[in-house]
Amino acid sequence: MKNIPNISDAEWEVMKICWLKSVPCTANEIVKALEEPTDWKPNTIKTLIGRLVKKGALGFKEEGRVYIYYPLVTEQECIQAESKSFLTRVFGGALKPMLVNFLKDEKLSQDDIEELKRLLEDRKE
Amino acid sequence: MKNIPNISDAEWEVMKICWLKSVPCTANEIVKALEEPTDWKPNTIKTLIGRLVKKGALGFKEEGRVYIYYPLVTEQECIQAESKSFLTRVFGGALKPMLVNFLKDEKLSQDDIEELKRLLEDRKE
DNA sequence: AGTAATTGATTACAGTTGTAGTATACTATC
DNA sequence: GATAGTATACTACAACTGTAATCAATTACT
Repeated sequence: MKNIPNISDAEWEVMKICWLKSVPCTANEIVKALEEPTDWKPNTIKTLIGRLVKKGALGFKEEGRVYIYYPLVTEQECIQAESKSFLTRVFGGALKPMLVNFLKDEKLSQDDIEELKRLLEDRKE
Repeated sequence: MKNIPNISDAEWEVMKICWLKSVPCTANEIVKALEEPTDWKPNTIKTLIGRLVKKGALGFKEEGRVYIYYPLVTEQECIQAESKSFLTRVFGGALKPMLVNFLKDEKLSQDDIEELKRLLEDRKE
């Protein structure tokens, strides 16, 4: 199985943009997408992109005088990897206590609860 | 609300020991408890303890010529803080998608599923 | 052609983390 | 009292992070 590089908080934001866009995108498009919500300077975002490339999370090809970036790892893979590391660190790897903890969260609506219940229902037998 | 310091992976292991023991413990007790499962050198563990003290996660009092350490933050608080940061980073703060992701995990036993369902049941209305 | 703007590359710099070694101070033993 | 063992404190150092500034190469405009 491919091994997923560690992706830091800030880098994760960049990845999210790349995953969102179905099409590979230029550094500038990424910068544009992140400048508003994050207040990061363009250089900061370029640095993050560079680090992601070095880590093997993003690939790129030259298109004329610009680079076009695209993810080399899928969002699912990264979510799985992050989830596992979180689970291990905080809950010693035990899935159920973690779920119990989150299912108690007040922010779940009745609808959410219904849906989650259905999901569990489907898993039975 | 008290603000919970950031606790790194390695530090978390130290905290877990302190939370486990109901009684404040000496550096040596912590070292003993961690040496076997982690292969960390005593000095490494001392460093982690020192950092946790500086961060305000552990307190200590001198007892004769030794220090007795005890947690200044509860496991629950830290779990909440970590969970929130994980949720924000990986799932953009959306609780339900996160739960959906984990509820799909194959490692859940039928019993677990039953229990989780009951938990949700109790949350209804 | 010279100058300005753009794009990617390199460098910066402090704080955190993992992983210890060394120094210092105190205690207990010979 | 000198010496050896302990406990804590200080120092080390590289990798990773957050956050950029500067440099260099290429393109575009005047």
